[in-house]
Amino acid sequence: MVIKARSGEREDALSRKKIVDAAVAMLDGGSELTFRALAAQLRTGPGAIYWHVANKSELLAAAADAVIEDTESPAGEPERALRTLALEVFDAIDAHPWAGAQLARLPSQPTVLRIFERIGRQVQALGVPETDQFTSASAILNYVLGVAGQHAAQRQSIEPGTRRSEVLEAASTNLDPRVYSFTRDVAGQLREHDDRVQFLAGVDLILEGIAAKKAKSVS
Amino acid sequence: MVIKARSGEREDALSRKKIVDAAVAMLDGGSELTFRALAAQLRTGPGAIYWHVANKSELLAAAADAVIEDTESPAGEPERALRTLALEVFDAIDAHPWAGAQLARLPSQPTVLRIFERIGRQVQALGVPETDQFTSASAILNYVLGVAGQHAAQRQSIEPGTRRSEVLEAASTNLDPRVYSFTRDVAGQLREHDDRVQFLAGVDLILEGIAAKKAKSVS
DNA sequence: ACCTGAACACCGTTCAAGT
DNA sequence: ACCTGAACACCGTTCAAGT
Repeated sequence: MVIKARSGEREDALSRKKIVDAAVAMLDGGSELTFRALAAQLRTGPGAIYWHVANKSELLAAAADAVIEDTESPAGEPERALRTLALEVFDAIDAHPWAGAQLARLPSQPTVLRIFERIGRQVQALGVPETDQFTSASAILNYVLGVAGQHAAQRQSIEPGTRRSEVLEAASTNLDPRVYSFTRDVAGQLREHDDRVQFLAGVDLILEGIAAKKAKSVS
Repeated sequence: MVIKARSGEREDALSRKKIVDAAVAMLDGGSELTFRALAAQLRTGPGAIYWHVANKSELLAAAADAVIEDTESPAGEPERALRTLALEVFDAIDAHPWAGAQLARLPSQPTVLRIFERIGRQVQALGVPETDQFTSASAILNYVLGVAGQHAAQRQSIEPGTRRSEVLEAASTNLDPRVYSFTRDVAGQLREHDDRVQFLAGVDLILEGIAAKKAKSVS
């Protein structure tokens, strides 16, 4: 008598996880996510996917969720923890640009709430007065997601290999110097800058603002 | 002999401007932008639009450009000017949520460069040391675009009339209090908050950070 | 319960043909 | 030079029919 494998163990059985994983692989591979292509890779018809996933929007959200993992927030100094947190998000989006676009678009996603929560706890640990906690955490989150969106768009629109600074510099060279004097001025500085370092400097700026406001409210 | 009107004066003549205007009207009306629907409204075939516009992406960019106007940056105190600038962008996106999504997605758009330039000039006027100018202007821009994207997504996904705070509060009530302690804590504060005020408070936070950093580098 | 795949109602874009 | 609209190559989603 043959013992039937439980469906969870059958290698060819479809599952939500298997679908999401395949979607992530497809998006990471640079292809557009399509139910037909996804179905073909999973060796089914497109209709089969709908048994496990409500629609494309939900699948995209689940894929982004899968890729921005809860890495344990490091203990210790809250300012250091916030920087680490921000860099983790930056690196995850750098590795999966499509997820960045997704986060910037669907702010009520569980992923975003999770990031917000982790930021907020460190803001509390920082000793920010209660009235300013929401504003402070929001500012950091918005900055992170803003950069995420930008970075994602840049990564997706530029041939891989070229650096963002090169593009910005090239673009700024063609600008009317009278109208875009500032942009042209700083474009030169871009050459030695690194997106990641730049991103972190912005986080530090916001942290400095939080510290300054805290100092004021205490006195 | 009949004098032929120049094509620019013919009422029914198609033009890039007329197409972009119709696209803006459609998007503001809450409909999805479609070449077929757009053509129908302009009483042509979809192919006609391609004579004036390269593709949908360009049309979307042009529509966003048309809606985020260069209102003259106010002279005077640079900190005040930056706040006004930020609020102008916020209000424009509040009025045209689809444009917010567009800006967050296509950072190399002329519109974004223009905003960046205007921010940068005020940062210079603020007396920020040269090395920090790019970082400071980027932080503000990223914050503004980040909020823009969030706000746009929220406005598009929520039934008009309901306030964002209500949604966030309702969502947070269903969260596991152990996992989302911070979010639940601040969700209560949301009731009396206003997105616009909240947005401005974040801008002030960054401005405070810039001021603090400047003070440090001087001493 | 889960899968299949044809069918429906759309898309953006192209292009021969017209004026 | 500019417009027309049929046609091409796709989409997401549904659903009767199968197992």
